[in-house]
Amino acid sequence: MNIRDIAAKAGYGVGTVSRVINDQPNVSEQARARILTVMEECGYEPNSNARYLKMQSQTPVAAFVMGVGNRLFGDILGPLQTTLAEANEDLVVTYLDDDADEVRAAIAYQNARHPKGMLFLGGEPRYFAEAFHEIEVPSVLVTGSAADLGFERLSSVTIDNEAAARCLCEHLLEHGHRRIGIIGGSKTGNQTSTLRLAGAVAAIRARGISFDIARDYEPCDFHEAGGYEAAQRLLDRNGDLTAIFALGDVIAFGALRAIVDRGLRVPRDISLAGFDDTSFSQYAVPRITTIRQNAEQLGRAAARILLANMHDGAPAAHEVGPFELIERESVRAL
Amino acid sequence: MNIRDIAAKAGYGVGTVSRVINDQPNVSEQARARILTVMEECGYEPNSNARYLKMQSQTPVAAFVMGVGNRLFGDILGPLQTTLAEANEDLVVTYLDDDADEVRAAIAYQNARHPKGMLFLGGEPRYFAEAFHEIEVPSVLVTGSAADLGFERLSSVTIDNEAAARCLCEHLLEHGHRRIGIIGGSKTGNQTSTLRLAGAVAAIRARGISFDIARDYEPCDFHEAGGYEAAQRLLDRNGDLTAIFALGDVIAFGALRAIVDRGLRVPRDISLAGFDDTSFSQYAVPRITTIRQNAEQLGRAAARILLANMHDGAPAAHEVGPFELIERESVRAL
DNA sequence: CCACTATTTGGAAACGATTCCAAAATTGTC
DNA sequence: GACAATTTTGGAATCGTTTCCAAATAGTGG
Repeated sequence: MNIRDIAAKAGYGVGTVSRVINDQPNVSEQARARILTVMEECGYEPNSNARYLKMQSQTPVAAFVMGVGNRLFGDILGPLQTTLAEANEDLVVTYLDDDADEVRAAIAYQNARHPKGMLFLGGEPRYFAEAFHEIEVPSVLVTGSAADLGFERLSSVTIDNEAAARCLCEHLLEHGHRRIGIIGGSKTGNQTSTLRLAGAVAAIRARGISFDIARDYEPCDFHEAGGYEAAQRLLDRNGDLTAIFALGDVIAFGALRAIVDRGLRVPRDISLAGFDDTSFSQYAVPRITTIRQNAEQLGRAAARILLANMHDGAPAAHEVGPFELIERESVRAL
Repeated sequence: MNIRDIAAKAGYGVGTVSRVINDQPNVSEQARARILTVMEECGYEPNSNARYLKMQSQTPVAAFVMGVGNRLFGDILGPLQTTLAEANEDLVVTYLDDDADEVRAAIAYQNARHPKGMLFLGGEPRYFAEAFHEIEVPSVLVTGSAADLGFERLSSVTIDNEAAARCLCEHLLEHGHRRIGIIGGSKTGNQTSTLRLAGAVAAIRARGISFDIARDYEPCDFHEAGGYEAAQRLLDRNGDLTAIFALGDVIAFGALRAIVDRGLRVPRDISLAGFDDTSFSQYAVPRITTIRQNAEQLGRAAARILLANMHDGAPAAHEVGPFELIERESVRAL
């Protein structure tokens, strides 16, 4: 069942049918109606391979999501996909571990199919920096800043992680905390976490309080186990901490468990804060103070920027969305 | 840069180049080496649209994941993708809400691209039952049973949810619980949850204990908020429950919060059990007793079955994997 | 060295769409 | 009613592969 069959059945030429399929002008109402009817009757779907072949290869927009565990990405993807769909653009999502080799392979694979655009959610920009050189289509880094990466076709959508972390730390400081520990951000370094750490440290030092990275900070991977172990190590080193700031809710969740396992209570013995406002922080016992990113806004902004890049040839843009401090029960005033 | 350019540059015909690309026999070592060199030099990648068009359209295997929040699926997808990759099959994943319309649209979209095979993770089989009629490629339902659905090309990989729920309930009963409440399974019914519910109820009634669905069971959506509300309603109705069995860890997590909000403690005042052994249950305070599915085994089995269906034309298979009761702190003996 | 088979090669046809240009039909004007 | 301008239509050429068949080449045994 191809376009020629439809044309024959409808009593028109393939050109006319093609024009109907693509909503192009110069087709009589009569022809359009008749052809649509026949297409409907036959359950005809244009062959996308033939189509993309002729149209100089245009597979849909490809999205890469690094870190399946992070629920924030699910919340971003929904509105993103919706916005894209409104512009009739399809989205193919690939979920990956944030591992250099895996990321490279996945990008190479999708790149070979010449998508119209690409989206990167999470993940360490360094891992795919070299892959970017091979990408010739507009791309958006979501949840990471690309402004200083210097790739011409790479836009970005993110919040000001540094400011958000500063804001959260100031909240801790205002509640009287002076000995604050920080956990999160992989040992190999990670852009987002690095920014959050910088913001937090800046806020603390701005009050004239000393913060010794080697002593008061503990890196860890982005999952519960990482947070658990990091909190253990940090508390082993520092018996006098009154608050721990985890650079992600998932990490905070692991840390919470570690704190409890030491026989301490949150927030009575120690205060705890996270980042991202996932369901973890909302439902944990106690509920965890955190920073909320507007996932819907981020998702829509990413789609909007990508569409502008793709259709109108707009230059790369770098959008910085708002954040919000969510005060819950896990932080107490001293 | 197309196959003809390569052929010309290498001094061979397009047929020979095509044979090299597809690792086919009847090519001299000399020709193969020369052509590979030229391809390498030019950074040539065969156009996949042209390729799939000619090969009667064969896009990669398509996977649909219903329920982004469920971390179990992430754990299944990893080994699944690995096994597929070993057979040189690529995987395109689509994440969806478990909503009838959305699921239908996504399946239709992927189906039009004629994938080699399809995978369904989670989701309510009823939602895509009608879509199945249009699917002409082998498919595997992961985490759901298709044995009784009667689709010829639909295999399935799952655990015996009924037996697992029975096992967990027996565990509760052995610990002296007699008034057990159950939450989970959407109001509109859901295959997996229905089986779990059936197993649980059977175990309870087998002991001669009455279980009144209308009183002792409360349906809810598969997320924390659902578990929270369901637990509230259930406890409002039944002040005498000594244990709650949530048909999913996520639900258990919400329920835990609800219990605490009523001023009760787990497991002192009430015991709690979940299902799936996600990180929630592992790190929650208290740690939650649950059923573990072997995600790696399920993922690999799904890939193996699909590959057999695709390559060897094997008939649909229905594999039932093992489960394991994980005893933690949330259940106490009365 | 020939006849015959097996291997290697070249290239036309096909896959199913889009795109263009020319032809046909319609509309408008005087 | 004739002619120009415009809209609508048909269909060949094209995109970059694979697949087939025929042709060329290499290999073998007598």
